Amino acid sequence: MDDKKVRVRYAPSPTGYLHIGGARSALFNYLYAKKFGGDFVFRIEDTDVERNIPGAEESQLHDLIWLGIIPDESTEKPNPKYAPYRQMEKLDIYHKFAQELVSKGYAYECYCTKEELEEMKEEQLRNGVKSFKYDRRCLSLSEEEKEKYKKEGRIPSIRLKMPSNHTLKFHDLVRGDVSFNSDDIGDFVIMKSNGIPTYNFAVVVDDHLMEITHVLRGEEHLSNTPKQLQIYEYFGWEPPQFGHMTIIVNPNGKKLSKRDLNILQFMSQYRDLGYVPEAIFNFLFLLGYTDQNGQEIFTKEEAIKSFDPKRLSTSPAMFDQKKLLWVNSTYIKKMDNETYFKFIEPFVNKIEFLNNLSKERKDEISLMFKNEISYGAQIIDLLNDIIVLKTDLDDAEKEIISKESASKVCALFKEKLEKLSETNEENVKNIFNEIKNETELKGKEIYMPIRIKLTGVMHGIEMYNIIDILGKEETLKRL
RNA sequence: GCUCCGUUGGAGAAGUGGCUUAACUCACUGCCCUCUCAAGGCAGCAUUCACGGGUUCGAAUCCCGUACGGAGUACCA
Repeated sequence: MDDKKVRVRYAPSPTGYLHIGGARSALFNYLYAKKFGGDFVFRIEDTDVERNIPGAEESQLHDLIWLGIIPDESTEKPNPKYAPYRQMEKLDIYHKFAQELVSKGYAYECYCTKEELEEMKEEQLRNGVKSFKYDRRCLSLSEEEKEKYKKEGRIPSIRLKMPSNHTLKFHDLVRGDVSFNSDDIGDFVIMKSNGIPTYNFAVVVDDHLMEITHVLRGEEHLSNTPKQLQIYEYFGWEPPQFGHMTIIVNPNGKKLSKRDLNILQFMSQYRDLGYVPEAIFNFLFLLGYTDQNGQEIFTKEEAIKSFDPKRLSTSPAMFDQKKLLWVNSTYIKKMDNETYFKFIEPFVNKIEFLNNLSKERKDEISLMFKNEISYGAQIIDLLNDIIVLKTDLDDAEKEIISKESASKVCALFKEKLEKLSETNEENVKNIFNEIKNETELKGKEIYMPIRIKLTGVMHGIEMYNIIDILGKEETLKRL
């Protein structure tokens, strides 16, 4: 077993786009594979045909690749030995295995209708039982009864027959020994009446056939594990090693829900806002994992090197958007200028005011904001704060420009600026120094009125940069 | 309800019986720099590890209870 090549997987259902939870789960599996020289497989669990949405599979895969989590095998890069990589393409295989369990007496046909099941559930509820367990009424159906049901048009599902008082235990990669009793688990459906396997059955078959050795998944799957273990046992297959990571919670301590609009969930949203894939990779890594030495900024290689599944947290991690912002901004600051220009270009291009400028000029302006922004799209707001003059001043702002010294400063500045041939950093700084000497006013009394005249706000980037962006003509107009 | 998992500061956490007067990072606060914002630099921020018992010379660390939080409890994945 030890010499078996490590194979891990990320197996989303194509019911939505790649979101934080999925990406993190993929990330840790990827790290595991790379840490131990194994392969990372991308496979699709599309058995819930009602909820599948077109395009989800592709975007899941491509967002993953964007993040740098690159599968060794995938729906687009299948290894013939393990294909197909979509569950709906291997229905016959599940069918065959399910029949095998039936013939061995480990599973049985269930002819109950949805309504009957519903009724059963309600009755159990009335009797104070809140966790529904199938009452096994179809367990020992005679052939005649089955025929009768079939004539009624009923199509059976297949349920796994759970043994009684059987301990299902496993060693969890992150939580240690965990055990369940089979009595607490009802006979669950493995093949739906529409001929499609349920998740718990399909994963087992897939993981076995694909020779998956380790499964790192969310805590929400912890209670699925004994069910799957029982299937492995019936088949006589060796189960992979499981590891259950904590869920990610929102600031209210609740599981991050896809409907939680307060938090951006999808990778595509982050991409659109100008988050750096390496930064998200890094941030995701921090979500429930701490490095031995407390390191927090990692390249992919460093993350692989640091990764140790035993150090995965056992208590839920809150999704901290401020920390993401911080991580992202450190990645932006770290970029060399060429990389930064390429990164920021699409956002700068959205600003009409700059449309006619040369690439070099746009780069120059972009650079003024490199230390200022936490994500790409932020530059749009910051630039607009300068370009679009705010006219509805608040009291504090009004007070500053209404001072006698203010109008004096503005007039003086205007006069000096007009004479300037070039409004570069040095020249503009000189003007300010001259005004300082001539008027003996404090820096604040000089800069603030001009700042407010030029932008309408009391904060922002360096004055000479503002003037540089606006240009001499526009600057004079605003004074 | 039942099953399973968890509980160290606002957040992520380090910590695996004495070196912990609890590391580090984000956030926050203050100071420096500075016209301002940001960046950067410096400093502050848990006398205490949910609570109650126990084991021990010694416990955040081991054991037992209680409380609280979470996940699951589907012919969803």
